[in-house]
Amino acid sequence: MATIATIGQFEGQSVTLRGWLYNLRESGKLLFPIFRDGTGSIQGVAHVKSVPPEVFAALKGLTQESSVIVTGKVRADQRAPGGFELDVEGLEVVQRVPESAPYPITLKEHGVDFLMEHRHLWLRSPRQAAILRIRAEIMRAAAEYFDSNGFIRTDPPILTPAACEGTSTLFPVDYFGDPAYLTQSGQLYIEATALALGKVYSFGPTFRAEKSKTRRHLTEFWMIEPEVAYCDLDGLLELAENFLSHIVQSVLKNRARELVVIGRDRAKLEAICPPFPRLRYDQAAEMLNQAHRDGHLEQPFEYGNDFGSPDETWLSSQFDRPVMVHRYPSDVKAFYMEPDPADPRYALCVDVLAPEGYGEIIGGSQRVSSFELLNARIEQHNLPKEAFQWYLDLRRYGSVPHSGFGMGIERAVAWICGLDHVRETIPFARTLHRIYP
RNA sequence: UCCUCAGUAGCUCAAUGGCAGAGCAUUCGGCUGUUAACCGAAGGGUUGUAGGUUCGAGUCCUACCUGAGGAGCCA
Repeated sequence: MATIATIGQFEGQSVTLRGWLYNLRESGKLLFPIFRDGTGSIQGVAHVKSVPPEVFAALKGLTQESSVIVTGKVRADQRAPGGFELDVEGLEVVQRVPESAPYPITLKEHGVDFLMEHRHLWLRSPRQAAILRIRAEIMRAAAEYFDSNGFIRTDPPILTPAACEGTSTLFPVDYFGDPAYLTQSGQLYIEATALALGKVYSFGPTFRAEKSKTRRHLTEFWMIEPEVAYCDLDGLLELAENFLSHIVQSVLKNRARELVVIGRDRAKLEAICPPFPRLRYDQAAEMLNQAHRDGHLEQPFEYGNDFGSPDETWLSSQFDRPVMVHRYPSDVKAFYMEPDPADPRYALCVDVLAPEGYGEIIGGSQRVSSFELLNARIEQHNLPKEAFQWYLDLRRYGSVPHSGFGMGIERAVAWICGLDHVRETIPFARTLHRIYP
């Protein structure tokens, strides 16, 4: 069965394509229908004298996005964007879109709100389809990297009992009369599976009820999280840079056509290979201070704080590959992060900031392995002790140094595709103000 | 939660406080190489909602609704 993506193999032959009418240009007795089949699009040519009358009649005036089965001869043509055209021989209209209710998304420009309201149809546009193909490749390559490096996929539960890090960012659900929540991270659970299986990863949806309203936030997003027993922070940094490089190189290799469709600069992606620059928090802070003095940043950076969004954007635009910022002050980071033995005021943690201003796509750390310290941290943070007994068990029975990180798929897709908003990186984005369609 | 901006034809947008407009889409007509095709014509409006100011409000004021951009927080 011929597809448009592989049409070149059928030059000179008659093929049948099953798809949709993307657009139709008419010039008197000559028709130029553009067909799409999910793999790409191709222009057909039909002259009144060269096709059967009933085929010409069916094609003339045919409406955008009508579903069709078309047969025609494949012909190389330099004028065609894809290199080939289809001389139409036969046409079966599967469903004709009525003129009274034409396809709402025209080839002209539309606003964001309108497009998101019609997301179920917007997905058909060449650009959106290409992005989803790249997303699929990123997810495939990410899983492939772990699968081929001795990791076992162990997915944590999506329904979780009373909260880990405060309930304000969690979506509550009714669990047979008891309160439960949609997971905001599988990390604690895969620490357990890592101590059972050594090297593990999880891959699934994650939910945050944060009222964030920016180009990098979704309330429902996909996260891939590796967790490795007997791995320290240095080992984690190495894992992160090899992992990201594998994904980017896979996209370059397997989604070259799609990168052209969305107009992504390949050179920017070809630069993504180890080693990635490493920056201590203190060094990054000094860079931000200098940037402020030079007038690149409006707000001065306050040492000891976490980086703000503009800080991250500026930092990540200073490098041609992801920059790994490590050893933040413990005070601004999560309770489960191991203090640096060289200076316990700092945590053995890392944020990976994607280049070109994309900012954080990975957050990770070495985990606290001492029972006493973890227990004390849980008390300090006023966390419900009972809920963490199983987590403390991991430190009671054969505790080891272990590390892991989480990567937000949508942020990675936005960066690799060069998009300005994560809402285009997932088929149906869930944002603060949108849950339709 | 806070700050800023926007809401007018199916879509994208115009309209100094003074007759509601254009392009695209739709319909009709024309065109044998078009690339968001083009040319001619027609139909298409409770200007987000509710009040107010005014001789007169799409335009000014108040409240609300909806959405967008950003901050905080995060992947």
